[in-house]
Amino acid sequence: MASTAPATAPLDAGTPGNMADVRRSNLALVLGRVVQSPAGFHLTRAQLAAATGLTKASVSSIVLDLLDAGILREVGLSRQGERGRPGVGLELNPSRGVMGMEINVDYIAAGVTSLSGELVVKEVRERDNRDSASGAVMSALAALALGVRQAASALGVDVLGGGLAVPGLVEAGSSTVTVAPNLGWVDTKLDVARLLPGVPLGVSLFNEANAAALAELAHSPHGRDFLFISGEVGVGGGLVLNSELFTGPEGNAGEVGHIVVDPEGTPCSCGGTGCLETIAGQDAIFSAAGITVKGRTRTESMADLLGALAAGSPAALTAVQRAGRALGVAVASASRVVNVRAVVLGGHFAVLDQWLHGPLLESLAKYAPGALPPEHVITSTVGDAGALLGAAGSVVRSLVEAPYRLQA
Amino acid sequence: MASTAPATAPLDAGTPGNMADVRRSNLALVLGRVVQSPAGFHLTRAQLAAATGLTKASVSSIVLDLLDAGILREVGLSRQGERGRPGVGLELNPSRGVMGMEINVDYIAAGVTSLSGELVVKEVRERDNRDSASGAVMSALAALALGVRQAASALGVDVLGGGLAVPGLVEAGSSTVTVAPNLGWVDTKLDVARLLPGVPLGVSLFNEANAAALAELAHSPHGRDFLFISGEVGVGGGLVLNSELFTGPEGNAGEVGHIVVDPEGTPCSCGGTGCLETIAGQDAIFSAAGITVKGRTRTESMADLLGALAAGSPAALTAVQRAGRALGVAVASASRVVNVRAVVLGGHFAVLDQWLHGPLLESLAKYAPGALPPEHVITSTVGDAGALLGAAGSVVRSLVEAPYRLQA
DNA sequence: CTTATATAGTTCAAGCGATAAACTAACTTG
DNA sequence: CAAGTTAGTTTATCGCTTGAACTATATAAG
Repeated sequence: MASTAPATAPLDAGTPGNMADVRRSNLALVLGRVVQSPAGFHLTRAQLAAATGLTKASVSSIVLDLLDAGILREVGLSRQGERGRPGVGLELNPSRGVMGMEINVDYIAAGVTSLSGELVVKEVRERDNRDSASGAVMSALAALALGVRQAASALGVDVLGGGLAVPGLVEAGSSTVTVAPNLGWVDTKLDVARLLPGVPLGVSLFNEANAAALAELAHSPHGRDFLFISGEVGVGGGLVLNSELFTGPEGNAGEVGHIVVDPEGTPCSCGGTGCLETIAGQDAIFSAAGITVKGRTRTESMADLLGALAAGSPAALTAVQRAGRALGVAVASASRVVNVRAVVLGGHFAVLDQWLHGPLLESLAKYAPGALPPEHVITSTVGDAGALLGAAGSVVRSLVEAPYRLQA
Repeated sequence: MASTAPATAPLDAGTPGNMADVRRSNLALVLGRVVQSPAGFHLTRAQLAAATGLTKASVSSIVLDLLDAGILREVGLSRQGERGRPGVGLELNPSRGVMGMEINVDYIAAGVTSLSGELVVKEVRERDNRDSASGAVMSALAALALGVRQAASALGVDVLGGGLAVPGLVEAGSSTVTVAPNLGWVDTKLDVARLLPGVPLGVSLFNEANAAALAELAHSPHGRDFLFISGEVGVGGGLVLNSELFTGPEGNAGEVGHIVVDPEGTPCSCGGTGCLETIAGQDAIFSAAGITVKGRTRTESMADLLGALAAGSPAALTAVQRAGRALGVAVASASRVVNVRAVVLGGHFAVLDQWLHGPLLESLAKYAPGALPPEHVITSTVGDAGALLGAAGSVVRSLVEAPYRLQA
């Protein structure tokens, strides 16, 4: 598994630049190449110099810093059997890792990946978090994270930092959840730091769909610009522009679940009317398909729906096709606003793809012909673990952008 | 009149950084402050050092470069009457200017502003460009631009570069018009360089609404993030994020005219269905209001519409209110995708504001309550000249971001 | 009128990072 | 084993920011 795509750190606009910024930028450039390189393939200093455009002298100096910081490791010789002195292979230090954590409606999870993105340990604990106080959930997660961290440590992997994904709106760059409807949280400040006491890179907070979008980016066959749409109880979204997660000035860009797809439609939990979620969210589909939700888990209800679809139930087929058409309208509108080049479907949209896909493309062709090629509408390549992996990968991204943070 | 807001140039991600980049960044930082400062107020080196965080020594060196390049000029002493040695005021060299040009359906225009954004000369020539070959239009514009350039020169203003605004989609960073429906152009490559032969900063091409959005930014009471929506024959848009025009990977982001506002609606010229433009474009409003278009200029038709509205014509009122509600739906959807914090209405939307405003806000409250405060929906502060001024201002922006280009 | 004080701007040595060229190291080929 | 080839380090140089010292020019106080 590859890791998150890197983005070298630019000089901060609005603040003076000095030579330390140049160093940071070039450090990020070199480290980014290493992170990008395929697993098992070890770049040498000379190859890094050629790839980045830096001189060999600069790369040597930069690599020295990264070795000192324990981020990189030398690994044997490469290029054996060819002429000339063989280079020394470099790889991300496998004894350093990052943790991804997730709070969802009916479970909490924590997992550690290496810096190159390979999953080392993962644990999921079922837990009904609906209307649970955030403090109680965080305590349970802290306990889970401690266990996973110790398990990773036993395997020789030291955790440098973590990311937490929650199903709700997150204020940009803060640790406050503005609103998480399915958890019943409003303006909830989370003490994320206590999940991983003492880690040098800290813990950051993400919206679930945004984190999953980052995970898609890491495995990206879809390039640097795409819209990830995740079907859960609600409909979430993550917008990736130029290989960066775009969250907007207030942190809630990419919320495609509340694009208006039917002005004559029904009220939405957000207070709006005719939002995508009122047609394509899980509750909406189950209800339109005549699937029982009460007293059953979501997994069971989804199994019922798949059974009904396989059996050719007209109600189920109609419900899913309607969701597909609504998705088409939403994608049409979104693609006008930000010129998205690809759409990645996750959550139940991936599961239902064989029934959704046709109506979605038809609807997209009707409302925004030529906006994006049909083959650029694809399903998730990461799957369920997306939010967890994306949250973990975000720590690697921040490490690449500011490698110096480890050396302090 | 203030000029475009500056944005300091970051190091290019993906390329090695060196000390020249630091210089460029700091040059942009200093020059940006000068551009931002209110007209008539002259910053000194010491004030620039305090404002930017650079040392006095660095600022002195940077200012020297900018003086040598002829971008800045020293102007008398400031801070008289206070203790201590008075500073030397600095201002943008008033003998340097930039040209804005515009090709529209029924006219061409060219104007020169100083680097600080004051209009020095402007000329508009009526000309029916509908289905006119691009070469012929460009020849006419080149002649007009030559005259305006000479007039500016006679007033002591030397033109450094130019921007051209056209009513059509522009491929990002190129000089190709992908499609301009009202001009009848498709995939048209424009030889923009010949409009201003020999200028050091060249000539760049913009979509009309995008250029107008840049002009709004310069006069911005709306902050760093807003969506500009321009009502013309079509409905154009310009998206400003973090004080930068956001055009998307292919250059056609912000095209709010083709957001789906009525899935049951009528076909659009773009091939889609129920786009905003089919309800809020000029033709749609005139037609719904029963206003004659054939054989009349757009100005005359608009006067008729305003007359009908003043007279209380139900058809006219209904048509405009419907357009307002459609705008509300489009803004609701757009604000979910990119989290816009303000909306600026231009073109006929500004003219019709007193009838549009209420329905727009009602509709926005219905479809996206709380997405943005009502007082953040405002009308253009620049007016008709927006595209021209924005195109000119874009040259100042590029000068700020890469001041070295003049010194070569 | 002289001296103290305050502020603006320049000069100079130091530090740091990238660069290019020379150099050392380690391997393959003939 | 010598020649050729590629990897990586060393060294001198350049450019830019910084901080401190210094010069320049004003007002305020005695």
